[in-house]
Formats: sequence, structure tokens, C-alpha cells
Amino acid sequence: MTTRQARGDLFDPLCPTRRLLDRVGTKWTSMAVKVLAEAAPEEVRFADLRRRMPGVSQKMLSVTLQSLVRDGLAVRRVEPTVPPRVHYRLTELGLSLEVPLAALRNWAEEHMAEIDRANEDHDARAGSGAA
Amino acid sequence: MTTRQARGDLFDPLCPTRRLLDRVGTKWTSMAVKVLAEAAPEEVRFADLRRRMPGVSQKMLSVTLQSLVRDGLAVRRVEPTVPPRVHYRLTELGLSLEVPLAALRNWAEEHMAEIDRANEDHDARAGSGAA
DNA sequence: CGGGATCCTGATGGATACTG
DNA sequence: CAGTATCCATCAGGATCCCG
Repeated sequence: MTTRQARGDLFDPLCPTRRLLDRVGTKWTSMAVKVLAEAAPEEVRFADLRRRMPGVSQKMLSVTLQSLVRDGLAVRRVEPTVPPRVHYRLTELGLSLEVPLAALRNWAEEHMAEIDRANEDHDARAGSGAA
Repeated sequence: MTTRQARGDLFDPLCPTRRLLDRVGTKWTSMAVKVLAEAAPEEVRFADLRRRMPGVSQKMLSVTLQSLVRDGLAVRRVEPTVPPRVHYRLTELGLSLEVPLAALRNWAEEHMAEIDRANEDHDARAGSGAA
């Protein structure tokens, strides 16, 4: 997301945290994990996911889910019906990620307002020093 | 980071989680919080931070710290000496964020290897279906 | 229905040079 | 020492159209 390096730089065993954030920080990933976690252990169909993730485009949902699958956080199951139905669910690994992710969500819900206030306060003092 | 919207779209009270991730997901933010948290309650000087964050440029460190300050997660103290010395430390809010962030870090350290393996497995089956 | 391919945009963040 | 300003490469991600 933010960490791909420019060249074939020598060392880059990027700390696991950054590598995780590069995945989780992706626009729709955390929401997808949340929705899938809420439904677990049930599967969720592509169209349902779309409905539960307001604003997501087909493409981005598709891309997001592919990443989750590639990372072993979710599994994909296709029903070979005529218009195919595709179902997703979190793996054990995905469910385990939900835990710290939920903690972060809780923090966000509890404290983002404070951050917003801090922003306002900060911006108010736009360039002043005294008066 | 990933969520600024294109137009003045009507509604966008983006869920707090996304707004938080847009901050925390920034390349150097989580590392800066970590380093500051490790030093807490001591302050850390700009140059020290740089040293403890391998690879960060002055500009990016500066930008990152400004965001933390603007968000009320850190405070800046300037010693008006001739070459000025600037010190940073986390606020209460910043320290409270460290908690879920640390949880995420722990998860990353414990499980990123599994994600890596999942990636390899996945890429191995490049396009196969049976065989 | 689910998803692939393309095209295009803006934000991210690196390099570099200058200043108080 | 710490910070700012400029320039520039890259990439996430949205829109759109086509496919099985």
C-alpha cells in the first residue's frame, strides 16, 4: 500500500507489522474481514458482501477478496451453477486476525472523536504564536 | 492514504476504523508510535527517532510526526537553543493507541510467516485446476 | 453472477537542495 | 539540528466495458 520499494533495494525484510498494515490498510480489507467475521462460520456470497460494504465496486471487492484468499485469510467456494455463485468465509487465520482488528476498531470508535477535536484545535491555531 | 474521496461526494462519514487506518497505515506512523511508546514517558529527539527508524528520511519523519501532533497523539517540545532541539513524546491518547497497535504487531510477528506460506502455496498453483 | 482487462486519476512518499 | 519546498516515480483504486 505504501511500502513497495522503488528499486531492487538490498535489504527490505520489512518488519512484519508494516507488511501486515500494507494488507490491512488497504481500503476495503478491514471491512471485508469484519463482514466475513460477523457472518462466520457461515459463508457469504459475493453479492451479499457487496451489499454489506456500501460503496465498494465489483472490481475492488473482487481484488480485496483475492488478496484475502491469497493470504490464506479467506477461502473461496464456487457453486458451478449456471450463473455461478461464489461464497467466501474466513479461515482460522482470518478469524484470528479479527481479534486484534476488532481491538483497533474499538479504539477507533472510542477515540476518533478525540482525534477530530485535536485536529480542530490544531488547525484553529493555524499559524498563531501569540496574538 | 487510500480513502480520500474523488469528488465532494455527498456522504462520507467514513467509519472510524477506516479513518484510523488511513493514519496508522501510513508508512512510518506505526513505527514512530512504537519507538515513542518504548521510550515513554521519556521524550525522544528528532535525530534519535531518525536513528531508531532505519530508512526514514527527514522529510517523511517530519511529516509523520506532524500528523501525530495534529492528531493529538504526540506532543512536540522545542528547546530554543542555537541549533534547536526538538523533542517528541506520546500523549495519553497516543499511549492508549499503542495498546491495540501492539496487539496487531504481536499478531503480525506470530502469523506473517503463515501468510507468506499461503502466498507461496497460492502462487504455486498459478493457474492449475486439476492435474 | 462474478470477475477480468484497460484506462486514468490523485495521493504517497522518495530524493534533493535550501534555511533559520 | 530540524524543517520546508520542489520535483518526480509509483501505485492504489475508481470507472467502464467485456466475458463465461
